Amino acid sequence: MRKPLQIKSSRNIVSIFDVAKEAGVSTASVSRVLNVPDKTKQKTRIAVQNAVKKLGYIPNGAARALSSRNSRVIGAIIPTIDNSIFAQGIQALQSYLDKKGYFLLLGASNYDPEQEYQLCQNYLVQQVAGIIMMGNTHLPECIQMLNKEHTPFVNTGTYSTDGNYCVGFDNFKAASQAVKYLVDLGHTEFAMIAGITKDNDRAAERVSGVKQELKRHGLKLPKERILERSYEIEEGAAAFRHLMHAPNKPTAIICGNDVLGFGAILEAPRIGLSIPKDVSVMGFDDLVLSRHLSPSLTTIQIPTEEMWCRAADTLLALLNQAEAPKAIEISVSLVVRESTGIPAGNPKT
Amino acid sequence: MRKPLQIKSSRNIVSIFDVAKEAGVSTASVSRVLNVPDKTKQKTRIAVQNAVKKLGYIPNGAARALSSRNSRVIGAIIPTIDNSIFAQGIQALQSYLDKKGYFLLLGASNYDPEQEYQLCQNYLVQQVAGIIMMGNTHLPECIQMLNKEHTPFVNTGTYSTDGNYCVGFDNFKAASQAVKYLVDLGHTEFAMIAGITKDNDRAAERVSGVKQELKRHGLKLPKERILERSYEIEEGAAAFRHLMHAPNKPTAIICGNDVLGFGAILEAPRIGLSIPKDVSVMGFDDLVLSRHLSPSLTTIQIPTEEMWCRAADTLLALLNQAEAPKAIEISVSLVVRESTGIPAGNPKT
DNA sequence: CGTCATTTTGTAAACCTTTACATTTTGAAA
DNA sequence: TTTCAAAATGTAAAGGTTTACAAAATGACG
Repeated sequence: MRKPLQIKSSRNIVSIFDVAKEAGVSTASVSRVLNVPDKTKQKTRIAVQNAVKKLGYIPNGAARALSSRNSRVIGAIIPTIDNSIFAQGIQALQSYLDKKGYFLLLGASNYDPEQEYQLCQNYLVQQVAGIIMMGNTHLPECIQMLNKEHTPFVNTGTYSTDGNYCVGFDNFKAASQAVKYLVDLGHTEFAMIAGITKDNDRAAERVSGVKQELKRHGLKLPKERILERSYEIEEGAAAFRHLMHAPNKPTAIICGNDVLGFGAILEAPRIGLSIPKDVSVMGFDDLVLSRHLSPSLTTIQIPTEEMWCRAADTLLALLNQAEAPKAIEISVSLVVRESTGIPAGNPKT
Repeated sequence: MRKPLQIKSSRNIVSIFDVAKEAGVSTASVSRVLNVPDKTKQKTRIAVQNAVKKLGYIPNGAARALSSRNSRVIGAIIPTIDNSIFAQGIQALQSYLDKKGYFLLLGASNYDPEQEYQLCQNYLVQQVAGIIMMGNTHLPECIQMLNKEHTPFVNTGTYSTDGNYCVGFDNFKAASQAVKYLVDLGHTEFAMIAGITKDNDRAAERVSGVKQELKRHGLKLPKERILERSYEIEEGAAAFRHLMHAPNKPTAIICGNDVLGFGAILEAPRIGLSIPKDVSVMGFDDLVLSRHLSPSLTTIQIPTEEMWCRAADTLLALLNQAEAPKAIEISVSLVVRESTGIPAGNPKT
């Protein structure tokens, strides 16, 4: 036996019974007015709506979730919230989910699959209806757990046809595209300020894409010209300095993302170099700042909002037992700006 | 009567009953092992833990929330996720809540109190344990609703002793501090690129603080020298251009936040001006980029992480019926960098 | 070994909805 | 008016926990 509510606290909660009594109908009718109004007569509907308003009734989502097995909550896991490209995505996602009547439970993995796994497990406890995650670097037991619980999930920011649902772009191809553009300009001496590739498929794919495309053109990316750095301006700046102080300098530097590119662009004048005259710099993401810096940053533009909304669509379709394509490719585009140009001393000049 | 679960879907959920049976104890004991392990004997504890692992039991948070009246979910409402200063805060908050065993439900109000109200109402349906909101511009009915439901909430980013719990800083004072610094440098011709003050107490306070402090020094901020702009680089740039093309130019421009300041700094060289030689520029927030730009941006530094974590502390204290100070003031500091200096032609030079 | 306070465990009600099924109402067609 | 299918409503059983209270086990002490 349990103490009655009134004794436990001063909360005097209005329940669906109170509304039913006030409106002179059954609780089932109240529920129907709230959830499937089309299946109720106008008279009932109005009586219930008035009672709801009069009593200030707020349904109990926990009871609702328990009974209906639908929490209307979506969990999202991104590496870190404090990275403009993810913040943009989450902004778009939240706004979209809100429109669809869903809620966003947000968490950061800090690029650690173990943390991601823990977060997933906790989300399952919280009965999330589905999960959206960045990338495709997940612990096998994480995927297994999700499947066991029949909780659908969608990978975003990545495109592959390996079995999990995903909405994203091909990082490999995008990186190749960047290289091709630079090679066509006449560059032969490349370097890369990459993201940390450990536990980050996107970063790794970008490196592979660059290497592969260079190879295709008979060019190489020597080990000492690939610097893996965390996505911070100072890291980009330091790496740029390092590369440009080496005995033979690259003429083109491809950055793992725009933030690293910002570091390079901001560092150049400090060490007496001019971009793109002395060296071309490419970014990846097309953050807002990219077009405002001087020189503005040539980069790969990603339709972030579209990507996250399509990911949400896929997830919502799965929740409604509807058809959803297993993999949706979002197309990215090269945005040429001022930070890249023809290499100095090139015959094409 | 209701169809049994097995028929409804293929989900074959492991419940606390299964764990109890497997471990040879009652459901009450399972619950205790999971929630208050100290109140159980080692033998029981181990038996239950083994059963949990063996069956892959995942508790049902909805049932838990319904029964215990504690969802362990905190709702946060910020104006927009896609603004570095808020993203930083949410990052800190989520990480902190995670450590404390809470979840973060995130939403954006887009600086609209009506949207904030809707979001709050939806959060109440979702049974959030408490809410953290930016600022103190809330619809009266929103506050009323929160109080009626006994759902505690904390304002952040703002400091006032008006009754609601808050953890933040005094925007008015901070803005005054900025002005004082510039006046001491010898500036007399001021302008402000402010944020939109409608429905934004922080932005409004910053404007008031600037005006007030100028007045104290016998200086004025004429209407045409206050430009209200949304927090975007291009808006800052356009406003800067406008101000510096006016017949009598200001020697110091105070920006409503760093983003507007970035606009000014990036625009200056494009219209042939040099900061701080031709004009001093101040920001507000101290975003990461501020120290990396050239010139680096003098600004008001806000301990974002601390602010959000203390806000969480306050909320968690309220949830645990513990004492919590009604208002906590977070101290901000002026960070002098390269974008401000002595005005040209000033005798102090 | 017996007593008794303290721990530990078990029983079963309560938490507040949704929803399957049964029942009633409605209204169109005959 | 009668008939009958369709629409609307009501009844009451889940849904999976927590927890108040009762009952049982433990162990310190005499």
